[in-house]
Amino acid sequence: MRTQHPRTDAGRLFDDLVRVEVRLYTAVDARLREQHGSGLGRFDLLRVVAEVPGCRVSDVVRVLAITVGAASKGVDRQERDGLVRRTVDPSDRRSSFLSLTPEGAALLDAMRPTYAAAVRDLLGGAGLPERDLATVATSLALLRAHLEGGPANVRGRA
Amino acid sequence: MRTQHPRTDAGRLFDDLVRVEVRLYTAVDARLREQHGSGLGRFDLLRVVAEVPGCRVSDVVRVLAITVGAASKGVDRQERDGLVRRTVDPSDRRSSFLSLTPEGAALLDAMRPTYAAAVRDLLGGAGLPERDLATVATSLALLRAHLEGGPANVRGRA
DNA sequence: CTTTATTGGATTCCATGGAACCTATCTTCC
DNA sequence: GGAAGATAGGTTCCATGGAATCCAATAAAG
Repeated sequence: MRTQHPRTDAGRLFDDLVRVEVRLYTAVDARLREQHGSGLGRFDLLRVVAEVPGCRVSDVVRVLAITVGAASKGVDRQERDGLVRRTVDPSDRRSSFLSLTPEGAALLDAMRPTYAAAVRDLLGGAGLPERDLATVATSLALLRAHLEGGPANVRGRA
Repeated sequence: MRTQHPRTDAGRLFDDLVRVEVRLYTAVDARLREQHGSGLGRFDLLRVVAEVPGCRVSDVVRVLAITVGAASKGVDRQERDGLVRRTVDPSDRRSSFLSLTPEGAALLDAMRPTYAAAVRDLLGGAGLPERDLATVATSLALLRAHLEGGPANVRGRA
């Protein structure tokens, strides 16, 4: 009944995952800042707001895997900078709908190709076979779905 | 001359990578805190000090992919808590050798199996085929090596 | 309908990492 | 040998996310 696989060193895989993520995140973030004056944090938040219909803070929490406090404060910052708008949800006055302002939408649209190119360049530079890259992609998607369905994983990094 | 592969959506892959990393990091960190009162940040730092011969701050920077300021402060905290010791490097008085105290070594040893089990449980729970997991592992290792060799990737998350 | 329990998210205090800056020390150049 | 340049890492200011707390609003129970 072994669903675990002693052959792949899970600890090593995880450590590599963390380091790769940090380095990629850093590099992509830097590219976005250079070209748009705004980094990945903002990009991710604007994207969630743009892509989730009827977006609320709890959606930001779920999609970005951060705490509600961080999400609320992140939205605060975008609102303060005129990129996001909060409008009260009439069916539940505890929450608001988040939407992009025209400025927010324009910035997001400008950032998208930069983001895509940065990620592509960084991943492409390693020379991974396409077949392996596809496996990594599907595996990560599966992992993400699995972890999002988990019970108590909605905490952030300490 | 296309070394890039338009078939795998690199942006999507990267987004999944970030979310998976955050959720895994959070869960492993929580497990370590529950059982040892110390989280992943400390574990990672103690591990680097234990495993890099003649470890200095710059080694922490390289291995963990953080800035020198963060590394220095991280070492400060472990030193303050009696887990790490700094001794001046006589051949270069600008730096010190980092070593674990007995308490630091004991804590690290206690945390290792918890870490391994936590990661294994989390990754195993997703039901990825072993073959895919192995591909992910080798790909991440390759990516990590490639990114560590890069020029300006030693920044942290903004 | 009223009371109790739960939920959504805002706020506060805190921890940690980044950028910029700084200083002691080492290396290179002339 | 001394001056200029480079390096190792410590410090300060700042940004951001987490945990805990809080409160308004909603849902559930009786």
